[in-house]
Amino acid sequence: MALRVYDTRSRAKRDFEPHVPDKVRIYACGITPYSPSHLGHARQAIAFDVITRWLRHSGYDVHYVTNFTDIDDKIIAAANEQGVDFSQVAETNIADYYTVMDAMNVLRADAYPRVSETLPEIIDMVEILIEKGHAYVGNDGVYFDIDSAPEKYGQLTGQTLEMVRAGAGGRVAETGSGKRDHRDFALWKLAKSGEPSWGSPWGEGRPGWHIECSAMSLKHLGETFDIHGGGADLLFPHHEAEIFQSECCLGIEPVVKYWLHNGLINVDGEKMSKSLGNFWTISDTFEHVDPLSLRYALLNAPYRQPIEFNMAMLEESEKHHERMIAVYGAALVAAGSAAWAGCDTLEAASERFTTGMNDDFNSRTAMVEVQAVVRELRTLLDKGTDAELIAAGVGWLDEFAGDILGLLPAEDTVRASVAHGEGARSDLASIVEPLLEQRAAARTASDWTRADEIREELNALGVVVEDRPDGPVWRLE
RNA sequence: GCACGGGUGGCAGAGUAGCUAUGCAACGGACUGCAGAUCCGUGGACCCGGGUGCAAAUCCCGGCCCGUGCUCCA
Repeated sequence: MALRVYDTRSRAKRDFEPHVPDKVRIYACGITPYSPSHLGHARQAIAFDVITRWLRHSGYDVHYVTNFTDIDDKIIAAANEQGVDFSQVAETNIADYYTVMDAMNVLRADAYPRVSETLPEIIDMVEILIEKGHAYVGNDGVYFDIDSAPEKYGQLTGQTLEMVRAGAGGRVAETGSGKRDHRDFALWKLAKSGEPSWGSPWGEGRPGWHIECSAMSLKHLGETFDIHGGGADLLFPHHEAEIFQSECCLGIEPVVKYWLHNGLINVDGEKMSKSLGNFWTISDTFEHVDPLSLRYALLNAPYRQPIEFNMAMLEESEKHHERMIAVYGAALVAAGSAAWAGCDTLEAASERFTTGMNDDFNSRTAMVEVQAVVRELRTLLDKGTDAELIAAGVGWLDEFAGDILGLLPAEDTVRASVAHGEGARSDLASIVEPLLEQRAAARTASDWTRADEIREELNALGVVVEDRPDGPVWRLE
């Protein structure tokens, strides 16, 4: 089955056909680095990470760009508050972004352009928009003139000019802005005293929010590209503004072939956001679970659906993820890794996995298959036969759970962790084994009280004993 | 208010007309002195009201509810 993707602009799933066969150009709106990254950023980054991984797996040559909006009002505000330069705020938070994203196996994009490195291109674009009559210079900056392209209004959100006109009257007069119409938006903001600024034909200032993404996507991907992504909260005004800017500047429609928007994260039924103050930063979340367990939790729903986030769902994901790693590790150590092709069960699993991913990158459906294979593998390990099949299962997990979903730690890490567990095991063996012998004797004598006492002593040492039909086994908690 | 999504079993989440989704949880059984692990099995849902169809969770109409957006936000 061919890949189909849901395109926000056409509000339908469409067959995926990039402009240039076999090549895909993606731009995803990244972060404004004014504070440490939160779960919303994780969801966005992981969603597009898996999308690019799947496209590459499907044979496309992918060029993936995501940006840092490192010049922004909120960064300036944070810098003033902290008494540091705005660029320092941006650097600190960009470093945090890389750290947490790396920990979650988010592969690096091909480019991370920044506003601060794209000013000439932004200025060029604004000049063209003015020349073409799509923008005008007001007393405090340059604005996009909505009335110059009214037919483009509401491309993503379905709103009309009149609706928004009715919804937000009077705001312009209050702010004293140089806008002619409150729906116009800033392309260039002239600096007030003390604000960081850059030179432009219209005076010292900085780019408005929106224009940077039009300029960066043009610079890095060209006049048209295939996928533009971002969080659903960017639909309006950010992405609609981009459509105005890019299409009016270039005289091309559409510039973006498919618009993909990831769903937001809810906490207690409402959107998690900085403005509501109910957000979890990613590093906070790492205090509770392994970064890859968090990744698991965030891939356990289709990327477009909202996720209701709470400790219960996080813990459940952690449980599933840890079991997956444990089974994977045991199988890896027991039998290594081998090609899975030719094994009917695994072929069928990969087919269902593929069908799911080809249906608008449904990672949830894909994860169901991963869980099924893990379960299968656990059974095989329990029986301890068929090393070949176990190795094939490991190979399958390497490819699907590892390469595509990014849920597996590096093989060396897994081996080390298994070895570490075995090391701890052998350290304890001299204590545990005699106790187990005593317990076996007690059990033979039907002295259940004594047997249970010994089991509890072992529990206190962090040792879990399980009586199997063929004798007791023990492991570390 | 307007726009865009969505409402499926305890939870997550498949499923665009007819056949068990699946996972976790629950329950029952096997195994066990017990517990745990594992295996087998069971129950349980389609927001409400109409309509079209031999047949609707699935299509149409109306209503209700939830989320998001309506110029801070991934």
